[in-house]
Amino acid sequence: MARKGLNTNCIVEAAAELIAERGFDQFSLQELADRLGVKKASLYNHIDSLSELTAHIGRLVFERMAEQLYSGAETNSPAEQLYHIAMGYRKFAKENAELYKTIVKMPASGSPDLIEKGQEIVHSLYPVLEACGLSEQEVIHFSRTMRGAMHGFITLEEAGFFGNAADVDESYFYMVKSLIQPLRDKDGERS
Amino acid sequence: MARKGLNTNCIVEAAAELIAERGFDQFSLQELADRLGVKKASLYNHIDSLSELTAHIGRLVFERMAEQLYSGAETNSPAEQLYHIAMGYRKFAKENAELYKTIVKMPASGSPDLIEKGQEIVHSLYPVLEACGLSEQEVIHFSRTMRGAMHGFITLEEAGFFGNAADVDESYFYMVKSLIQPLRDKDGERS
DNA sequence: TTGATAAACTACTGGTATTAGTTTATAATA
DNA sequence: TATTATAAACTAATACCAGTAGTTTATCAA
Repeated sequence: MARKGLNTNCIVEAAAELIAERGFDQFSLQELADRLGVKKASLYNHIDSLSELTAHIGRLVFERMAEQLYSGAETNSPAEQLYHIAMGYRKFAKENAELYKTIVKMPASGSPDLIEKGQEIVHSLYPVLEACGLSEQEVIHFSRTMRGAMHGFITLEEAGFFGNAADVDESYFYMVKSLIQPLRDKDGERS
Repeated sequence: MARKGLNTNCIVEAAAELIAERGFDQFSLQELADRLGVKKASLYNHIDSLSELTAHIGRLVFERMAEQLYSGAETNSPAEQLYHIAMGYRKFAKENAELYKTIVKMPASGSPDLIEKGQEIVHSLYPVLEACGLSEQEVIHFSRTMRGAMHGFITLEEAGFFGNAADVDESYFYMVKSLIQPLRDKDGERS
């Protein structure tokens, strides 16, 4: 009955580790408690519910993704930065497929906290997009377009909805190019 | 113990109805059996498992969506047809939000049957896209792009990941326009 | 009428999240 | 240092869940 020094943070991180190892669908509080050397009920001293824990994990996933996404050079052109982010987004989602499902299969709608983290990922692009000559509204439209496209493509790919008729990497490249090209053009207009 | 005349079809349809009414997350075989006036175990005479049933429902959703999508006039230009489909896709997903989740939250990867139905929705556009001057590979890339974009946008919207900073309808319109415009241009080149 | 089969049933297993009430270790206070 | 309050662990239970084994019954075909 010695104290294990648990807290919300280390529970969330252990849960993320467990999901990454064993898969999202296999995850349970029982397994999590076992791994932490604690009884299942004890987790409730630190978390409110499974869905709250899931939201915490989702936020962690977004944080890690943002970290990886913006690690590269910031010195490129706006279009290059967008390209870099789009490629990094898919790379992260594929390398952390089970963790990414946390966002996809989230019960009900996400917590405000989670939503904010999710927006951060593309919100930091706002100044870049404005620099491309997009209006305030267009920046938001483009941001939503790109997030939706990336997320949807990855989700459908992961679920097996794309056949083998063409290389999926190429399709993603085609999509990203399609989305970014108009920005290059617009940027060109101004200069 | 009188026979209720159940079969796979009417179970799937009752399940879809239940999901539409009460929500995907509230659905259970117990509730489904109650509604059908039957014991839970009896369902297993007609279905193999919950996940198989979910796949059946997913297929039904795709069928209904395809029905609604292609009900309009076929006499428009290719770009107009694409626009019509994109708008219908989101309309259906919003009007049947809980049912649409069946596709999103599907356990593991979907069944081959389901995947085929999903592909049908956009595959019928192939000749249209080819008529726009797209190569065989480009047709597939564009199809994947559009499906991904539509699906992702709707999913993020439904999950509350888009704030109130701009009108969501306008953002969707922006996205669809962005994707279709290059096809108009390409079509124009040929003529 | 008999026999086979399909569809219902009962009763159960092992799993899940969650809660209530209890004990104990730590930290703060007198 | 002794006391007390609190946080963190515990035990034990509840109410669900999907799925299974074995049994009975209704229907159809021979």
